[in-house]
Amino acid sequence: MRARLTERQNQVYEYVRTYVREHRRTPTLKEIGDGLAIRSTNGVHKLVSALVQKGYLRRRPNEARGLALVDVDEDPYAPSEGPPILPLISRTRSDEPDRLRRRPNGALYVDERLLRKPGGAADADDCLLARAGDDGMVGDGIRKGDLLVVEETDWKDLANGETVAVLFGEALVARRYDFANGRLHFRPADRTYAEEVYPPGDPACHVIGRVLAIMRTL
Amino acid sequence: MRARLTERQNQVYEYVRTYVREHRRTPTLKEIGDGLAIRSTNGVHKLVSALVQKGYLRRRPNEARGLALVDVDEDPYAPSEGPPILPLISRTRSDEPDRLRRRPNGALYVDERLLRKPGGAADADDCLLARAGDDGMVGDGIRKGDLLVVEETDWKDLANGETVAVLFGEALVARRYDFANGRLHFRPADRTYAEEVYPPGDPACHVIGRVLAIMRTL
DNA sequence: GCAGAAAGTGAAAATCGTTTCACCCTGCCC
DNA sequence: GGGCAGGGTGAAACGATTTTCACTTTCTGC
Repeated sequence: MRARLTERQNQVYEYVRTYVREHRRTPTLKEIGDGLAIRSTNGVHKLVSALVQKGYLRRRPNEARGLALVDVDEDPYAPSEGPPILPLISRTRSDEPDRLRRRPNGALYVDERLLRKPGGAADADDCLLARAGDDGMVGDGIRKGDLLVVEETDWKDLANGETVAVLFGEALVARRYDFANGRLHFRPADRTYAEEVYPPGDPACHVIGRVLAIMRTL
Repeated sequence: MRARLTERQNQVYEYVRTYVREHRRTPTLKEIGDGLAIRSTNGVHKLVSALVQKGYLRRRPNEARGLALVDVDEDPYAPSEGPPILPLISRTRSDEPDRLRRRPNGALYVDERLLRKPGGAADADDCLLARAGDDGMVGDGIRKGDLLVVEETDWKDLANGETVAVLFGEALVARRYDFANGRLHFRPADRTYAEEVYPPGDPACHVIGRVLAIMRTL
């Protein structure tokens, strides 16, 4: 149960909900202020902060119209049902992995039955698609250009021997993961590619997560 | 009828539509640029202007994230159609191919973007899923157990060199197809498997169709 | 070859929108 | 009477986004 709202906070919340229904986007702070006769955007900002704190709204920092209703039911664009839509990412750099999800290059429906990991089902919200950037895993039947279904994971949660998607600088590739002697080892399945070894935290290497499945169009 | 779009304009339009579906808001010019590898926001701005001109997008001048899809806004509650569900078949015999679709062993959502054939998009109603029954195509990155996305096709509609799904008796496998000297040739990509040759109409061999894509869980 | 359309670069200018800073007011509780 | 939470004012700093300017490239039809 979420925390109770004060009267003013509730007015803000209702205003946002109504605005979203009518405009199909969230209002700016100024618009909220205009609607509720608050002259200072800062006044609105504080009220909104309370709403965020109490879990009614979400905020994308520093973004224009960066508010979002937490209850997706209110979201006019929310898809009725069906399989998850995973973002397809590309053109990434290991020194800004945060941008992975923010600059998707497309999106595909992926059946949930493909989102299986050793322990069970993976959360679709943690998954994304990426293209294998080289032929280093042809020996395992993964070829350059294949779509990798990746569950975003910290490298600490990986088990030895799992197939992972990893960023080496700008190259996003699949490799077999092993942790040994305090270092991360990434082994290709093909002899023509070299094994890569990095200490944890090396900015030149960013583990995106475990590969759950692959898809390829012929 | 709205004016035709150039290829690039269409890419922008599709990018915006996809972005909206996934993010529930419209992208910024910069995000479009990132997605389509356009470095200058002005390049995007011009493309978007063309889309606005032709009536595909609307623009709220000088507003952050001020783009809007005309279609969505005109008909906000239009039902969004989901991806097709393809039947997964198994336990088949070449002498009763009609039963292929009758005894599905399950079904998966498959994104339409995976249903592409050389000429264009395949009709989802003609497609099905089947598991590769052997390792005869490992050389092409198809392994036993992989899910094959197959477009049901008569063998006469196949071109030489296409990868096909074919039933040899009870075994459903992928092979490369060639028609030569009045006979159907099915070549494996792996030397340990033998090439199979049949005359048209042989009951021991039934071509299911062309393989459009593969999917594999690790 | 030249004109025009489509697409793009790079950078600057103009706006829009969010965040922060300093300070004020009211009601309430101890 | 002090302290604190909720609500506000105004202004300034910042960052995100759009818009405009000047110039380039590629392709296509006349």
